[in-house]
This record gives sequence, C-alpha cells and structure tokens, in this order.
Amino acid sequence: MAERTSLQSRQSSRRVTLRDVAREAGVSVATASRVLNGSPSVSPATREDVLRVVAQLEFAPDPLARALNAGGTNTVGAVIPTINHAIFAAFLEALEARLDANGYCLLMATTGMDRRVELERARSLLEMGARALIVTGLDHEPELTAMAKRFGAPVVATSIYEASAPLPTIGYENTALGRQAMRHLVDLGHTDIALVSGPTAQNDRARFRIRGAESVDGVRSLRTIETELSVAGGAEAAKQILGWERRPTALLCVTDLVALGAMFELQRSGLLLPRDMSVIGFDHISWSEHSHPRLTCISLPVAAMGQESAQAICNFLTDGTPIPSVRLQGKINVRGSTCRPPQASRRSP
Amino acid sequence: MAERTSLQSRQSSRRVTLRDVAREAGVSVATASRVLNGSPSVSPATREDVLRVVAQLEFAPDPLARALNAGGTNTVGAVIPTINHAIFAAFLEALEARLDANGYCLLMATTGMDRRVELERARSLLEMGARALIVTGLDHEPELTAMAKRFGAPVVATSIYEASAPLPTIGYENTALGRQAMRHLVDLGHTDIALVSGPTAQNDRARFRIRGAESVDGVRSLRTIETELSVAGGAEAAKQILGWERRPTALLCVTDLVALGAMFELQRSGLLLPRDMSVIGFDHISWSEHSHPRLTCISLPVAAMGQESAQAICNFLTDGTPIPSVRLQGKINVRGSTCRPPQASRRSP
DNA sequence: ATAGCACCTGTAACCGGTTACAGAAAGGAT
DNA sequence: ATCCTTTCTGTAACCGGTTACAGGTGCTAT
Repeated sequence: MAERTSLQSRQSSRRVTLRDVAREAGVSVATASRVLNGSPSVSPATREDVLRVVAQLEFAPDPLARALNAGGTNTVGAVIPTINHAIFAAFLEALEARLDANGYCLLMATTGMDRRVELERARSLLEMGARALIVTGLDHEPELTAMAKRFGAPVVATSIYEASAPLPTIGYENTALGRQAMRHLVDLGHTDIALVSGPTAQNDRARFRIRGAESVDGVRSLRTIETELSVAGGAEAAKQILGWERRPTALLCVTDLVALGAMFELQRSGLLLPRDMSVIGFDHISWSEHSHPRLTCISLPVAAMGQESAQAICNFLTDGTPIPSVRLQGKINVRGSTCRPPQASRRSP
Repeated sequence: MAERTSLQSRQSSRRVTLRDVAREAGVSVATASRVLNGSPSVSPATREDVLRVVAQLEFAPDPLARALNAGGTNTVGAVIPTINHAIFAAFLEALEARLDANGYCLLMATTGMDRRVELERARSLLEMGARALIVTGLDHEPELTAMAKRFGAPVVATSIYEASAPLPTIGYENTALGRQAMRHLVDLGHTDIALVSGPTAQNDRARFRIRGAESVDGVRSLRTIETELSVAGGAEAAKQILGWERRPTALLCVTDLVALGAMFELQRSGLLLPRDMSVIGFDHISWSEHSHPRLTCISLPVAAMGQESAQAICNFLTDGTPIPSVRLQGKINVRGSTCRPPQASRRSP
C-alpha cells in the first residue's frame, strides 16, 4: 500500500493523452494516432484539425506506450569501470555518437572495477530496457551473461580481443600490445626495465599486457610495480623507483596517466628525460603527444572500438546480424620520451 | 578481420511472457504477477509453483510494460558538450552514482557544443523516457524548455549559478571565479597578462569567467586569445604568445587542459616555470596537482555538483519537492605554477 | 445451521499508444 | 440505377504487465 502511493501520486496534473486529443478534435484515437505517425490515409482537413489540437494541448506521446508496441526501447547499455579515465570517456563518446546515428540512446553505468557492482548495474540497465549490453573485458560474474540472455540482450565485451571467448569481443590483443611496447624498449637496448601497472585484480586487460611484456626475450631485469591507476599512482611509483639502488633505464607504464605521473615526478627530482630514463605508455590520451617530452606510447583504437561496437549492436538489433568479434590494431607511436640507454650496444644494426 | 562467434542463435522464439508462465503454472496472470511482486496474499504452495516455472522458462518481465503501469521510467537524461573533457566526466561519474543510489539510471548524450544538436539530443532522451533533463549552462535553443515541459520533465542547468535564471541552476558563479583567478595574479604583482580561453560562442560559462577576469582593477595590459579547448589548443596559444614582441608575465587559462598544453609548450621552448611565466588554470583535473610545476588553479566542485543535481532531481521525482538553485563554492589552490613577476613591486605589504 | 471473516484466486479493466480490419461515403464506369 | 473503386474513418484487439473487485473456499462464532 505504502509503496503504491509513492509510485502514483507524484504528478498533480495527469499528462495529456492521445484520447484527450482525439476527443477534442472530434476524431477517433486511431485517426489521431495516424496523424502523428504521418500515415498517408488521412484527409488534409482532419490532419490539420488534429495537429491544431495537438499544439493547443501541448500533447507529447508517451514514449513507453510507443516502445511497448514497437516491442522494445531503442537504448543500449554500457557498463564500464569509470568514465573518469580518458580512455573510457573517449570510447563512450564514440559509442554514443554512433548509437545516435542509428537512432539509439546510451544508458550508462559505472562499476568502480567491482564485479558484483557490475552485475547489479547491468541488471538495472536491463530492467530499464536496454536492448544490448556492453561490458569491459572478460572478467565478469558468471550470472551476467545468463541474466542478459533472459532479457534477450546480447552482451559485447570490449577493450579485448579473444577469438575463443564465449562472448563476441571487440577490441585489441592486449598481450600483443604489451609485447610490442616491451620490444621497442629492448630494441633500443634497454635491459633493466621497470613495469608499472594499475591494479590487476579484476582487470584482465592489464594482466594480458603484463604477460605480453614479460614474454619478450632479452630483458636482463624486469621489476614490476602495481600502483593506483592515476597520475598520482604514477608519481608514487616513480618515487619508489628512484629509491632503488640500481636504477632501471626504462619504464613501461601500462597506462598514459601513470606514465605522465611518473614523468612529472622524475623531472621534479631533476632527471632529464628521456636521457636519464626512457618512458613508454599505453592508451593515447589526447595530450600525450603534446607533453614534454612527447610521450612514446602504444595507442589504442578506442574511437574505432566505440564505433564498431555500436554498429555491430545496431546491426544485430535491426537485422539480427550476428555480432562478430573484431580485432582492432593498436599501433606504436615513437616519440620523444624513449631513447637508447647510456651505454647501449646496438642490438640490431 | 571480422570473424563471428556463436551464442547468438536464439531469435526463433518470441520472448517468454507472463501469460506463458501463468499457463504453465496453471494459475492466472494476476496470481503470477502477484508472485513476482511479492504480494503477501499468495499461498506458499502457489508461489513455489510459479517461481519454479519462472526459473524453468527463464522468464524476465518486460521493463516497458512495467514502466507503463508505474507511469514512467526511472531514467534521467544528461545532455553535455562532451565526455572527453575530464571535468564533464567527473561530473557525470558523480551524477550517475547518486542517481543509482536513488534507483535511477542515467541516459546520456553529447552535443559537441552545438545548440541545435543539443536540442535534438534532448528530444531523443525525452522520447526515450527520460523523466528529467540536465543541461550545461544557460545558452540553449529557446524551444528546449518548452519541449521538456511538454514531456513533463524538469530541466536543470549545471556548471553555472544564476539566481535569476528561468531554470534552476546548480553550479558555481563563473564571474566570481574568473575574478578570483585574475586577482591572484594581480596580487602577485602581474600587470601584463594573457588570457587564454576556449571557444566562447556557445559557452556562457567561458564568457562569464572572462568577464570576471576583465573586471579586476590593476591590470595594465590584458590580451585575450581564443583557442581550441584542448591541450593542443593550449600549446598553440603558447606558441602565439611566445611570438609577441612584449611578452606577458602571466597566463590565465580558462581550463586546465589548455593550461597544461601551454605549460608544455613554454617548457619546450626553454622557459623555466614559473620564473619566466606564471600560469593559472581552472577546473581541477586530477593530475594538475602532480604536474611539474604543480598547477595553481581554481578548482570547481564538480563532484558535489553531480551529487546535488542528482539528488535534487530525485527528490522532485519522488516528492515533488521543487528543484532549488544551488550555489557551490569553487576555491583557489595556490601551487607552484604562479609566482611574483621579475621586477614586481609588492602591492600589498 | 449459517452468518461472518480471513485467505486465496480469477476476471477484466486498466496504462497509452498502434494497427488490422471493417464499414461508410464519394466518385467513376457500365 | 447498379456495381466497383478509392479514400477516409472508426471499432476493437493488441503490446505485457498491474490491480480493483468479485467470488470461492475453509474455518470459527453464534
């Protein structure tokens, strides 16, 4: 009883309905509906009458009733760790733009990297009518896919590519990218390297990148630091490294943010970059190419990822076209923050 | 490159409805519905029967039908310029978290700073069932509020506070903040200052900040540059300034991003900061306190803004409590990027 | 025995639109 | 004048749930 009042008592004046319009215009609801949908079989005179009443009463059709008939909303849900990280923001921006172009809206929720929270947030979105779900990575509560299936919503995993995954994956091969970053350093002649990553606990992408980096031959010493995923975390890691007895000659940061924080801190303590320390990052935040020195990094095709995901989902929702897994290429941008170490013997002439 | 995975091979059977469940369990739809809503007036035996069938058939109630009865969805729409700018991302993050806490979901759309686009995107969100609308600033197409009113959705303007505005505004006083930033520079003794802003055409916040800065006495020369709202834009502006015959002693940047870009570029051309140029920024991107030198800036209470906005809207939607305008305080963080100019005569001893 | 009551359950009318189908009116052809 | 089209409009059955109301049990109180 108590709950029911809260649900219904909110609006003092009931909204204008199509019935009101029809009555006022002296036609049936069917005719009124036809006018609103631009059906050709309405006489110009009637049409005008109805439109006049619509304007006068300020009628706006109820989106829900409409959607109920159409058999679904036009919303797609995205459940991401955070928008506060530029990489996700850029992804969402592209995603939303492409969804819009296809007539869909974006429902959004953040999880703070917690799988239980992710599950609950996903449920909310589905209960709110999301026709499809976009998630990050493949680390999820097992119920998630079953739940989505119940609602008839496909799930797409992004930021990752894995052909054998149980879900369609649209993203990049994190292992390969990690390997590529490390190889760049090794090719320059670095053999004593520090790897700085964000939390790996519920983040398969980070783990894959690390695994890729570790798989490269020719590294004499590889020390790994796990830190907070932020500029502050990068600064923190840099401080730690500066305290080491034997200082590495290069830093591989799993994220731009962390790389930037590390660079700032290294500079603050008087190091000249890249001479005294090479730094390579990931992602591709807009400013990394303007930093001083400009950051060498593996750039991730997040905008393309957003577009591909949105398009694949829209195609599925309209045609039923199965959602494919898509492997997107990351690429290395060699810029000013990496160079050969002090006494490097060139490896490949 | 695109290969497909399986798992999406359903579609043949229409979704399971409550009628199916009722039939299978040998009860009426009413009873089935009651079970799902936890009505007390169902015998334990019946309840169990129904629940078993629900599980077996993997029934999930249609959110739309439910919402249609309840008289509305639980979604709130936000129309913002871009998420790619940290300040909006942080705002959205807080907004979404608070909406979620109140049982609402966030529908999101970006406008790219175009008022016409904003109007269309707002329409989409309303048509998708948004119960309220959040916009940025007060520069809008005039139809926007009328349209929202038709749909019975309140509109809240954020990032700005103006008691006399026709809409509730939840934000800060940009004029005061602009004045505060400029005063800091003047108090340090700067009299030749460059002001770098993003595009002001459809951005009242930027215009207010500039107006506030211009209103401060004691500035001998104030030159204004309008540039792109990005790190690249800041770098561009810095290049331009470096080309001037008489170089200003301080830079007031209307955004952190621009400030950072300018700092990078100034450093690249050999200046030592802040000795050779003071820089003050706005916003408060997470890294500005870690930059080198640490950026002095006016920090904006975006997280609080998100929370306040969400809460005010939720209160309105449940209680009918009118949405108040809220003035939030920004504050200045004096850090390492500003100092006294070379031959400053101290103004206030 | 029978009214009275509590407890379950089913029927049917909603919510606010869309649309298949039928029917009415008007015009043209035979 | 009759029949057939064409053009417009209304009736009513949907979409998939919720819920007011009525009705049917079984048990107690008189």
